[in-house]
Amino acid sequence: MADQSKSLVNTVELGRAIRRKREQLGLSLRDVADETKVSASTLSRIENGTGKPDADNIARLTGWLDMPMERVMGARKTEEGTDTSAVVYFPHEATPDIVEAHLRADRNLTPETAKALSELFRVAYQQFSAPGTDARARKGRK
Amino acid sequence: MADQSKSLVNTVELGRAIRRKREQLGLSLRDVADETKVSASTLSRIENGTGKPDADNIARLTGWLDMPMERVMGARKTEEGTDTSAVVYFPHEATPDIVEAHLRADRNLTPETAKALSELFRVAYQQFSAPGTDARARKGRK
DNA sequence: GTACACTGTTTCACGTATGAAACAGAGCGT
DNA sequence: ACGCTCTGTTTCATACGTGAAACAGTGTAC
Repeated sequence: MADQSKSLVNTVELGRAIRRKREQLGLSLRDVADETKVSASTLSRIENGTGKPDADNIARLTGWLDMPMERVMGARKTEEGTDTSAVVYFPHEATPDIVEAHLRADRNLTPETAKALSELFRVAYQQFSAPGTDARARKGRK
Repeated sequence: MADQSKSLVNTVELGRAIRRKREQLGLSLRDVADETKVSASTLSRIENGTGKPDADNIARLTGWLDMPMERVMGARKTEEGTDTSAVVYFPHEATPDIVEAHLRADRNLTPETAKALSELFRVAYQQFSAPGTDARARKGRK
């Protein structure tokens, strides 16, 4: 194998994880190939850490492993100060309210400008979202 | 453009995100290429959604974007269409990006109106947020 | 013994992502 | 007009990951 220090893909880690799970489940390479749509030959190469799988196969295999991709692809940013403290908003919340919250928290803005921007956005949003066309009426699947 | 519906990599999403950030920072393709170690030609192709970047470049670019890889690589088995995505907000991202993400996820808006609103907001935000500070990203030649 | 059904590995032709370099414009100063 | 520098795009030869198929073992049954 070449110098994978240049590659951001940790093939060895991925390969070991796959082999571990596969053997633990008592499956053959072709079984896993069938299940993941990754050919047995490619699986063999990956398990042995040779070469570098392409993006599709990494997605398929980390999906099969239930493993986060950052585990095998150099996600440089995640240190212990992880950004996993991300805040999650759900789409059904009112967008203008969310925007206002963001603007208020934005250190680049004074409170006055934040308020002004927020109101400007609110007006624009209402105009855009309900012009009478009413072309939506989506089935409200969640 | 080939049949990328079979691919698990959402090149379009990735390309749009890169172009957005790049233009917002006032950088050229070669600037970003220098910074990310992804060549300008490849960068151009990705921004235009042609082809499918390899794993290394996806890692480099999602790293540069501070974007989780799952956003552009379909790890989950989510069936088509249903956008289960809550909008994830990483605190260090720029406010216009967050707003755009919310707008895109807003089911009350068509993609076109979402885009229009987003750009309108972006312009307004830039005008409001940088009256005299002028914290422009300088692009000194090398 | 032979034959069959597995296994993991490797060969092979093919597709395609890549970066360097060439290209085509735009903008600007002289 | 020129020339120069920047921009994004596109050719081009090369490198390499891919799956199908061929290969090499290893049992197991007959």
